[in-house]
Amino acid sequence: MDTENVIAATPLFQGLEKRYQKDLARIVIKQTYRRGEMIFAEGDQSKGFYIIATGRVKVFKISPEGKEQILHIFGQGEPFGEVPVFTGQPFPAYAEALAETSTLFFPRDDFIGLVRTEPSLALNMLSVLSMRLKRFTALIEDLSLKEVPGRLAAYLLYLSDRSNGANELDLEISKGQLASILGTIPETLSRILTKMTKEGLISSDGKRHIRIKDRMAIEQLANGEKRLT
Amino acid sequence: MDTENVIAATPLFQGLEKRYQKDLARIVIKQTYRRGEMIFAEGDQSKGFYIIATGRVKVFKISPEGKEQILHIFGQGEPFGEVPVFTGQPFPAYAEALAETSTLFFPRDDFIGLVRTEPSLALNMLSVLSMRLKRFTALIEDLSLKEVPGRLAAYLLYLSDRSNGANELDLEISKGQLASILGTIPETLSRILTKMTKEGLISSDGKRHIRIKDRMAIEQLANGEKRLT
DNA sequence: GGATATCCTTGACTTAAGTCAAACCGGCAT
DNA sequence: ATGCCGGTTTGACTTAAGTCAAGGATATCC
Repeated sequence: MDTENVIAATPLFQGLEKRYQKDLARIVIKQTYRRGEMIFAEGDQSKGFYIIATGRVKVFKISPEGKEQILHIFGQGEPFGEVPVFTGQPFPAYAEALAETSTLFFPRDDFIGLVRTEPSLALNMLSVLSMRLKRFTALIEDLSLKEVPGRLAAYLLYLSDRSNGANELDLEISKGQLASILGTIPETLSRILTKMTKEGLISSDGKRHIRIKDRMAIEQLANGEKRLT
Repeated sequence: MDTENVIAATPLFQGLEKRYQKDLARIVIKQTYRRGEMIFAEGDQSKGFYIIATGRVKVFKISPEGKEQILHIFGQGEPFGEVPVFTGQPFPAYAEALAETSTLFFPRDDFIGLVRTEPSLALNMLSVLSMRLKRFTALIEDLSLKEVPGRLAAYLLYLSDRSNGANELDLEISKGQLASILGTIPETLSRILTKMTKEGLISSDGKRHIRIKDRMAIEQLANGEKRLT
């Protein structure tokens, strides 16, 4: 997919006139990363932000002991690394490609120039950041107020919503990555999946496939109205 | 303080021409809340956002069992409740006045109209949201990757930084509120403060006053390089 | 200024989740 | 096939932090 098509298909740039999309295309720099490659590190100085053309990227924090907390996994058409563009400060987290990934890089100064002349672009970006704040709010709530089974239940429901309420879910990531999203470790996640299976809430065939069998119970778990025994 | 002076003193509106500040003053609605009064609830439909003229407001999540996680405590000149302005969705958290508080309320549609005509306002708001994302990132890191003593240590250093590195700290909030900021409960916080005092890291005279005695050790604690015994 | 309510601390106990270590499993390459 | 190698599961154990309950300290109000 060429640059202009990627831009045209990106939610951040919806509602912009064709000529602004052309201006955007003019400032981007294409980049590619291999699976496992670091895109930026916490503390790095930022020169701009990224949009994913193809591939997947995880943005995460890591503790001195090596425990990792994933903040977000980004896919096609999603922007990431925007925070330093507007704060002028270094990146507050790490970003790493989860697969072969190609990105469009938008240099800070050029992009801010466009924001100044195109209010819709500013409002779209405000919307993106606001959605992200909302997600972070939910993550904070999960980490602070829910136990791991509740977080997992909420995550399964989130996946289900993304596929229009389907009961057949594709994890798309390894269990280890999922544990890191939920703020726990693989062993704990594994035990909880086993429990949920034994209690008939889910069943799991393939490695990365889960079927919701008792949605009601999973909702109660996610809302803290029920616990695993 | 009258509306125009509050606006002129608000970081969000810095760098705006006088006439835009006047436009802003024209759209605001003044409101006052008593200590303990709810300003908005999670799930409420939003009609705009707020700036604090005087007083203090906590924004928080609460679990079914009543445990509370404070996301942010806002003071004079700070905006809050902006997320739904740009997402169009309901408030993702609760807001309550911690003291007698007066606010300026900016209706959504009027404000967005001004954002469309004044790019500096858009960029200032992008900066505010980005700073908040950064803070949330740090909170997520604390909750997921640090133990409570480390979170407390990080908070003490944060307070110290705010007063130019002073070792004499004023908590400004109750221990219960502090516990809620740190994602724990008053009992646990109390025990940890006792331990830190016994190990000579801090001393505590008045209720809401703490003196840093061993900054080095507190920094190590915050970075996970050291633990309380 | 004494009574009442709220906040804070302490103790004994429980528990969710982490650590460490070992076994298991399914692909992939040799 | 055979053997290696992530990723995953399971078991035994440890531990940080929560719960429950009581007592102490402060602040606040009439």
